[in-house]
Amino acid sequence: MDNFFHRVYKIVAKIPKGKVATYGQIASILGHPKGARTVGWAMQSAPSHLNLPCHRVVNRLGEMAPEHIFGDKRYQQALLEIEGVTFKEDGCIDMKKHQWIMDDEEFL
DNA sequence: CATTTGACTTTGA
DNA sequence: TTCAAAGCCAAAT
Repeated sequence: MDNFFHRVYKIVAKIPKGKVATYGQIASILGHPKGARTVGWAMQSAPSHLNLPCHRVVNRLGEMAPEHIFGDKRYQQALLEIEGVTFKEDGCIDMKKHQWIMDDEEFL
């Protein structure tokens, strides 16, 4: 059974405020180092009732999801800014400072 | 069952 | 960091 999706939701729900995680990072944690795309697919299929902070999940470049996900990139960017995430002039997140580093305790 | 598509990553230049 | 090409995974057609 595809616990993978459930895992993804679990991880995403654990992303601390003001931090962001990459698809590949989450996939790697779950044991699918090459399943970055699958994580994205999980997000696409992510039910709303889980209240997943998908705005904290970005690609490795710090770029946010396309417009057709939230409606506008600025929306996701605004949410992250509110949480304390800083953006560069390019509109990308400063991954070096805000990339979420998982603690051993988080690995449940 | 084969092909295409997609919220991606990695490697090399 | 950016450009181009290949790779990998799951769902849709």
